[in-house]
Amino acid sequence: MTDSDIPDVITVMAVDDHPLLLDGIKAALSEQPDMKLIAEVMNGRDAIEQFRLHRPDVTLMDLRMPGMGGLQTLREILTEWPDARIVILTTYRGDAQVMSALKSGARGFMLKGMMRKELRETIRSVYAGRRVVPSEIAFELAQHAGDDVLSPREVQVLRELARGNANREIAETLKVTESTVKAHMKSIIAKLGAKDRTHAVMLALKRGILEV
Amino acid sequence: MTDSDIPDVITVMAVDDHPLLLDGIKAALSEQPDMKLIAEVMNGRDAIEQFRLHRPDVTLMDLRMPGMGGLQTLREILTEWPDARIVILTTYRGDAQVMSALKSGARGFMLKGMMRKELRETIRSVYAGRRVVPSEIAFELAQHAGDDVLSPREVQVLRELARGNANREIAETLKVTESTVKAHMKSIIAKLGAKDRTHAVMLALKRGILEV
DNA sequence: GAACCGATTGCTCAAAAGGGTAATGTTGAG
DNA sequence: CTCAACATTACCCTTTTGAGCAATCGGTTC
Repeated sequence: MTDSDIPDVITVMAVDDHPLLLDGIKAALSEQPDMKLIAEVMNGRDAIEQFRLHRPDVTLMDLRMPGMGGLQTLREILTEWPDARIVILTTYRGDAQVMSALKSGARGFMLKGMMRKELRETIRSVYAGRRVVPSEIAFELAQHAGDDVLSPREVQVLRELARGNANREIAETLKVTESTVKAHMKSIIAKLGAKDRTHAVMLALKRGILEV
Repeated sequence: MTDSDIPDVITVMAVDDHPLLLDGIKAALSEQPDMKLIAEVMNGRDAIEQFRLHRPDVTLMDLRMPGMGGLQTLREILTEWPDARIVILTTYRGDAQVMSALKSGARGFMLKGMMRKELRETIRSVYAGRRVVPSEIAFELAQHAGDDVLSPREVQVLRELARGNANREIAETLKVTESTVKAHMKSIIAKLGAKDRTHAVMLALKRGILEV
């Protein structure tokens, strides 16, 4: 608080497999004297390596990337550097991923549809220690706040279901009886509020529990 | 052909609802003396308006946008200006959209994961009158080249199916008997090579016939 | 220890799905 | 005009789903 009228320069790393988007981020930050994009990488492996080298103040990270996904990368970085301030960059489809990222320690979210100004504000807020969740995402999260969460086993059944397997086939794969699968299926349909198994798969996709 | 050693300047319009991506495109083109980004818009409506005003040599267009989708926009522009050179900009999921865009007259495709260099090469190629389809997309197209195409009615049934409706409910909605729906369903499952209705929905999603 | 949840299995029974086959009318392409 | 594809309907018959009910077992929490 003594001689710090001089603003800090916020160092930023961006992780996204779309080069053009990285360029857009670079352009948005280059206009800002108090921000500096010190690393741009396109996958999780490099993200961890660059984090180790540069310790960026704020990291912008895409959730879906080839190889190690964004969630996994986020967790690994936070395990090693619990204070890392990571903002999830997403086009947004569903809340399961978002919820997981929040629980894993993400400090905020950025929709790719956002403007430069909002991007910069998000970075400043997160740097200042705040959490930032855009209202669109907050709204969706609230939408399913009270919902029952699918158990890992249920997600497993759901995954097999989406691959076109009948109850009996799922039972074989998971080495349980068909009765068990049917019990899980009933639970899945109830928890998701679906009308039948097909609907359950659609709802799971919408909520980001499954991927196409 | 007389005094035209001076290279043409290729005028480009970009249509995408992600401002950061537009910035990235702008950055990629600004380095090029022979290209000029003369319009950046974020929806189909504006795209048509700006096309009318500027007649860009090449138009880069995202397929999925709020409001009027990219396909619809592409068709409207090509109806009015059949010589428009439009390149589809996509993150890529499935081939149905891509195939439709090609049939509708798109001159090429650009994956959002592409590099600046490839973007510029694509623009130059398309400007020169060539069609450009990245090998990743060409491969996928070939994958389903011989497949039967779903009839409009079948797609309608599929859509209802994905909304969680049973055969009887679909029949009511479409004002036909359940027998008819079952017949369509059999055809859908056969054409997609699915194991059952749930699998059919998943495959339709993968191929871009349906959206989540 | 009680209460609870998740995973497991069993049973019954009605409803829905799906495979086979066949027939009719319409329409657009050759 | 003919042929093929589409849309429509029907009937039969087997398999699969899904709802309801009940029970056991192993953790975790309070």
